[in-house]
Amino acid sequence: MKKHTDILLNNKLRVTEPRLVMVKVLHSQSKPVSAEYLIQKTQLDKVTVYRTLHTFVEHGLLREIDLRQGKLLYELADRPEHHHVVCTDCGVIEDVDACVFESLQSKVLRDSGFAKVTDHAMEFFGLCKQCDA
Amino acid sequence: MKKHTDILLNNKLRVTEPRLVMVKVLHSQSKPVSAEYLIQKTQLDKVTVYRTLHTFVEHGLLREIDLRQGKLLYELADRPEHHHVVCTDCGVIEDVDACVFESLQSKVLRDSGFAKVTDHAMEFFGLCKQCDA
DNA sequence: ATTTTTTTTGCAACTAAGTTGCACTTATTC
DNA sequence: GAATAAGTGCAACTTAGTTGCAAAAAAAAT
Ligand SMILES: [Zn+2]
Ligand SMILES: [Zn+2]
Ligand SMILES: [Zn+2]
Ligand SMILES: [Zn+2]
Repeated sequence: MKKHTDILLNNKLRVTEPRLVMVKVLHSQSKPVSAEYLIQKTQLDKVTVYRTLHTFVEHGLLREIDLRQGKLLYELADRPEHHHVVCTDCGVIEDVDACVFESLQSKVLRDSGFAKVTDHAMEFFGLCKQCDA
Repeated sequence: MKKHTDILLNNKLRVTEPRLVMVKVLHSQSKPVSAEYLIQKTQLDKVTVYRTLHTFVEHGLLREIDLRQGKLLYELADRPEHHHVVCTDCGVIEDVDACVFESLQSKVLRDSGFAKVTDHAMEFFGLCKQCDA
């Protein structure tokens, strides 16, 4: 399929068989996936999968997501940024198209169809004055 | 010191030497600390530290914090809930007394004295309709 | 089209954070 | 001061991810 080749070329990445396989699997997902899942699904070596994920993130092709599951998840960056709501019981993940600066809880529930929000993470990352100099 | 003993008793926990040592070290901290730090500081076995941390979290004595550093941090739960701002360069952590439902970025900067906020995490955890039944 | 250069791949071995099994010790209860 | 229940520590394990290095594959040069 030409499409997957083009995605790599557009991102100034070499076209290799493992990368095409990765792009293909990533494109078939509607939810963020783990490295472990990709290793199993692509049958590639885990080192290749981890390195390819990093490369894709660096090139802005993928977003890396930490949902406190002890491992990182990845989703294609071709959709607008959003948050996630995670069921602490079954682990199901839903997207929430909410900007950080609006008030949110009812919107989270509306968007996700969840029954209740029992917890959230909101942490900020930046530069202290020392490091910004 | 009677104080540390009482903290354990108030939380319906058995009073043991390792727990007293842990409480003492935790009380001397003004910032969240890692299990690794506590192991080194208390000279207790790492299994004891990890298990004691879990016990303390379960009893509401400690809060567990994930600041995307590949390990969890812990702080005493006797202060009001708040968020954190983390320098992505040097790792310094500041508390931010902000409620989720206000608008925030300038407040984050004011509270923390950081130069800029370049990223944040906002993820929600709860129960989907399936699991709430 | 063949050679050269550069990048990517995959195996094996390693690391860091945290967990599990089990015998031993220490606290609380009687 | 037993008996009972809970906590501790060692060793061995697990899970997610990384590093070194030689072989393979892409792109560039000839
Ligand atoms: Zn659920
Ligand atoms: Zn998403
Ligand atoms: Zn800094
Ligand atoms: Zn704090």
